[in-house]
Amino acid sequence: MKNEEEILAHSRDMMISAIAQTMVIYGVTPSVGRIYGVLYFSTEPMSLDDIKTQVAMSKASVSNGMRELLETEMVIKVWKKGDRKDHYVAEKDFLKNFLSFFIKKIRHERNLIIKATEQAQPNLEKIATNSEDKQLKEEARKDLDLIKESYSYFEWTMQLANAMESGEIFNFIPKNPEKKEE
Amino acid sequence: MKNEEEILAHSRDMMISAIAQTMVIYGVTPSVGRIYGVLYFSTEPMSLDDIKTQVAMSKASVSNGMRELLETEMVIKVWKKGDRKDHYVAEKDFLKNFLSFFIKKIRHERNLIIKATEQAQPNLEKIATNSEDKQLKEEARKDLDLIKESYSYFEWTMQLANAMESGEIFNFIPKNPEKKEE
DNA sequence: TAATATGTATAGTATAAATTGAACAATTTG
DNA sequence: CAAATTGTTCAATTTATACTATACATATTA
Repeated sequence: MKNEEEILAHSRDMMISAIAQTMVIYGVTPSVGRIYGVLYFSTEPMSLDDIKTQVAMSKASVSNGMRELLETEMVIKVWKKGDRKDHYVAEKDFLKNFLSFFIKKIRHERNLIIKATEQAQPNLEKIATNSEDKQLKEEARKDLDLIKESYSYFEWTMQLANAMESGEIFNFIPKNPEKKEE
Repeated sequence: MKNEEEILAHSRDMMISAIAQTMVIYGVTPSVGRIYGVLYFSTEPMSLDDIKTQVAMSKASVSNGMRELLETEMVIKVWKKGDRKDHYVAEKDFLKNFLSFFIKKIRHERNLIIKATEQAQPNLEKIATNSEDKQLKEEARKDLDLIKESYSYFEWTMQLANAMESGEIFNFIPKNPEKKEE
């Protein structure tokens, strides 16, 4: 039978592993997810070396992983006076993390398609209106229809992203059904 | 100066590439994304061999990619009478694809955490209430607080997923601002 | 039932990604 | 200013993933 300390450590490890796995959904490696998980359960800001020993990875890997987490704002850097080392704390608000991730992806998706259509659409328009080849004309017209349909999709997702960014979404789905302030 | 046929092909390739890139966001390889892109712009159902030549990949790769697309319901299989080959058509409704992908991921995320907390929570509760070690007791209590906070997050995301599944979300963000039936 | 066609599974190869150790730059301390 | 500390970059390695060619199973036709 394990002692309490071991049980606590084991329980926390399970949670950290689960968090690491969920973060894979959001496009980071399990290792980076573990870094976040460790920080998530830490009551104190941690240094690179602290984390390095906890996750048993090289300093280089932790450094790279940390940059990734900083870029996505899942982790922030803090100063601890009297210590030369950088320290890091996890952004523990899952909802905040989720929303900012989501918004970023949605906008990225849209940009990719918009950039392509900006190039393609004028050419298709030209063929669809001016071509003397019936066949080509028809094909171009169909492609244009698809592009136009996709615009209405992006309109929708952008509205969702905007509602998420502004917080308007919480009018539709309230943040905390019963208790608590923001 | 290119002729119209080349311009059309080039325009479509650009769109297909863009679609393939966006699908990377949703966790498939660019190759699989290209398969979908090709199907997306095809007016006719296509066979494995049709696609194979269009995307210049091995039959095995197309077959694997197709399974992936079928599993996520981004592509459906159709029968074409008089032809032994299977044929495939793309689900062209981006919004539908997006929503079903999203719902799946959100539920998956929740399941991962719930499964871990089901194991961890009882142990933590025990320590948090019964332990004689003040230090451990406090740590367990803090971990439990984090877990409880995460539940409110999942409550929120599940509500969002449910609203997406039921279509209720369209009361908040209408599908087509001006025109068209479903 | 033999011959052909179609799609899938398997195993090997090629490609890409993650991880590390060591060198480096920047900063701080004595 | 030398020595030490910290974090990052880079090349090399390991590991994982995607892809292909081949063999296989299944179904279809004659």
